[in-house]
Amino acid sequence: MPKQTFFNLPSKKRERILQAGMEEFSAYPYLKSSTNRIIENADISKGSFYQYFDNKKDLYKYIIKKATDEKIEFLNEQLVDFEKQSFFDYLRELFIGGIKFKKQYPLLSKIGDRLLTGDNESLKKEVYDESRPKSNQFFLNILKKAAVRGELDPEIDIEMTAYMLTDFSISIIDYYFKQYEPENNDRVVEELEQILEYVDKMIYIMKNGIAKKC
Amino acid sequence: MPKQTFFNLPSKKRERILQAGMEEFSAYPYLKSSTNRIIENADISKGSFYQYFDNKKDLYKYIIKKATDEKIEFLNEQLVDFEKQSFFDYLRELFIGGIKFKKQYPLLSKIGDRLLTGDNESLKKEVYDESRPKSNQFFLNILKKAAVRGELDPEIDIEMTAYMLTDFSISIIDYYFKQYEPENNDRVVEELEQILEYVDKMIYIMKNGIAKKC
Amino acid sequence: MPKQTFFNLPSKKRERILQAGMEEFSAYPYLKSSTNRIIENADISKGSFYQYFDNKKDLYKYIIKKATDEKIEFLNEQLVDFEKQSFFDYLRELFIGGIKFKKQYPLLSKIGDRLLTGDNESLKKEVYDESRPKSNQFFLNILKKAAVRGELDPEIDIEMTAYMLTDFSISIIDYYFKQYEPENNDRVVEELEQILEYVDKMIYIMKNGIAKKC
Amino acid sequence: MPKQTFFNLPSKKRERILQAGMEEFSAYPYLKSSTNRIIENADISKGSFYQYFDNKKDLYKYIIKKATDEKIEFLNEQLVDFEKQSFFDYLRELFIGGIKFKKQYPLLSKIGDRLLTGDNESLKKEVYDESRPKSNQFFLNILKKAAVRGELDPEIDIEMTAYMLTDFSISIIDYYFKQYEPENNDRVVEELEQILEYVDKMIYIMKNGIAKKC
DNA sequence: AATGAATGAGCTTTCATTCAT
DNA sequence: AATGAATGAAAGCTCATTCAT
Repeated sequence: MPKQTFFNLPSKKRERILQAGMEEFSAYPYLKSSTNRIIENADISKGSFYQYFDNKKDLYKYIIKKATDEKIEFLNEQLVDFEKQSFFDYLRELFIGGIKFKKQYPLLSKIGDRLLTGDNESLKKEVYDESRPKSNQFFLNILKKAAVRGELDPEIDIEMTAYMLTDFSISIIDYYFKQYEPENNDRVVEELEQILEYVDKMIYIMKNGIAKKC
Repeated sequence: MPKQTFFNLPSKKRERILQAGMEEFSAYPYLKSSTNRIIENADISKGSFYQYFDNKKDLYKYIIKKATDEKIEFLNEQLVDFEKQSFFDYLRELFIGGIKFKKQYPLLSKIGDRLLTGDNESLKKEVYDESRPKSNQFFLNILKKAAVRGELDPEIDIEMTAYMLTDFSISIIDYYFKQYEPENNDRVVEELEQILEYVDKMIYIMKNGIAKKC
Repeated sequence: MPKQTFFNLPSKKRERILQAGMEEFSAYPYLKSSTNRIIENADISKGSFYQYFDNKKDLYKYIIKKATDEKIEFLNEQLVDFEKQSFFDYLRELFIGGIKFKKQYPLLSKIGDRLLTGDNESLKKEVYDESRPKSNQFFLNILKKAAVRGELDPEIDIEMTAYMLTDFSISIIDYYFKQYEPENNDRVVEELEQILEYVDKMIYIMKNGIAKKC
Repeated sequence: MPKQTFFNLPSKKRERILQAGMEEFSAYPYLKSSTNRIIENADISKGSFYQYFDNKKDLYKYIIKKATDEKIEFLNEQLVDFEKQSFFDYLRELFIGGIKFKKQYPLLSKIGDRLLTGDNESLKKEVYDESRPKSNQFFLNILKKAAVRGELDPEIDIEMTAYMLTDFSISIIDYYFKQYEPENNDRVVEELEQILEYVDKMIYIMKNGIAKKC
């Protein structure tokens, strides 16, 4: 966690530093990210940086945390209450929300992706093991509720499904951007339609599997 | 690709170098891996290294390629011909083979994992985009064949399913090792049983989805 | 010397600062000691520190001085008047007192030891040359008195002897702690006996030298 | 220990580096010594330094070792065989040798002094605990031989005496330089005479103690 | 009197790569 | 083909002290 000194800073400066950090961590993998560049872009002195943060990792973890919180907040705003709709409708909204978030906050998303697919294993453990379980737990929760409501096949292993969904929720969004937005896509009109169509295909698979129904 | 000089080397020396490389790349993330350590462990001179390889990445990519090939070969040995069984039985064997491979070649697997979860995006693109499509293509192929055989729900998007399966085939193996082998597991007897049970749960989900059947 | 502001401080705060300083200087060599840690432990602000002291050295020298004074006071309390006993008995008590002081005030002793064996030569000169002469002068004084009383061999060079005794009085105490108290010694009973025996051996050598008597 | 690369260097360059190191370590306490200055004065690149040595300490320890060896060699050249003279004559020569060495190799001496009176405790332990026992053992050896020859008072504790002599041999040389050579002394003529006179006073005390003979 | 943010030169060490031999 | 010394930019981080408030 940043030191108190950081939070005492005028918010403008604080934002400048966070911005510089976010740019750095989204542009470079953690191991190649440079405090030097960060302080340069934030226009603060080396000494100051270490007055605010214990070290590079301190800032990094803080930004990761902010990104996560931001995403959760974003999703919460988008999502209709779980109780008020079917499990698969909720899942649908969740994926749509994920895609929208990545569209709206590409920087934050990039940092998050770097982490989730991050190469620094020990660091990943440190940060990610705090966040993967969170995501996992989230899916576990709604799966359990859905099971109670009788929406799920009683045969399936719920824990395993939660794990699958966690991975899924990342890779499926990746796939969307690879498939449908390889270049900067300016056709805003068809966009939502496209997302919906895509997500629905996905949900269909989750729901029914891929085997032929007899 | 390594230079011709590398392939002219006596095979013993060549193996020594590859072994040193594999140990390094499985022990450290690419960005932290050190050519110094590699040449030290391989007992060659610095100059020689650059006479065999363009640079660190050259060796890295070569080792990744070898690991991939090794895995494919391993799977081919294990797998019954696709034509001789149902798609889902084949998939089942594939996952079992994946788990067995990771058990048998932990070093190679570790390198592969590092790559797939690798933080160096540009490198990842360079290497992985050569290998992901391979894996993707593989699933696409068998999915198409399965579709022709009428084993798949005609509603599903086959491309998307191939993508999902690719991701799946990695994360699902991870989950196995997290869930069932947190510590060194000495109970060899029940092992195969365990793998089978696990894989079957997984296949069930892929096949039928998670929604309640009516 | 600390500034007047320091002496104007409520004694509680003053003590807190001195305590923090003593802990720091006994825990770290001067060059590694940190004003940051000191102000943190003393719970004062950075600015305040420099309102009380010119710089780190200022506090350091002041603490050294206090330690020295404390030791002198301690010894004075322990020592029977020089006039009332023989020189060698006095010396004996002095050494015993030295051992006891180190036992009782390990913190202060440690600072003193760091100084005497201190690596920062210019600092040492600055501080120690104020205190070594003091110690030296002390021995010179009693040696002179002893000479007058006819207790000393008239052949010896009294200045040199004073110098020797100064060094001696430190190293001999070190040796005691190395030899007799390598670990935490709980045998309190035999302790005094042990000290006495040890000191007596030492005094014997000072008195008679090491050559065989004819 | 320096790496092989260092010993492969042309002796001229090797000497340049050692010289730069010696100058640095004699001019600054270890903690304040700077590899930057060393490489600058040695006119080598930063990278090269770390090709030759593991780190700063590596060079430091090597120089200390060289200084010690040099001193031992110097003394061996000066000293008449212990068997061929009395213990006290031998001691006399030893002290004279010590003074001469310091005169001839002031740089090496300074480094040695810094160490023996060195402030970096852990470093001191590492280096000094290899060398103090050496010196201690040396005195212990000759004391034991002298005891066998009947030159010593059987009352004295030989171990303690060895410890005392070790300290002594340092502080007594210090005293000489403080007392007799406060400034650069050019009067070479009287010099030897002076040393002899000084050492003899010292030996007298060691031999006979300071108490009045009855 | 008290504060604490700001400073920036300095530190040691790492590294992949080059190139003369 | 083989060598291994040389490179130097860049890294993360520490620190005592200053000074505006």
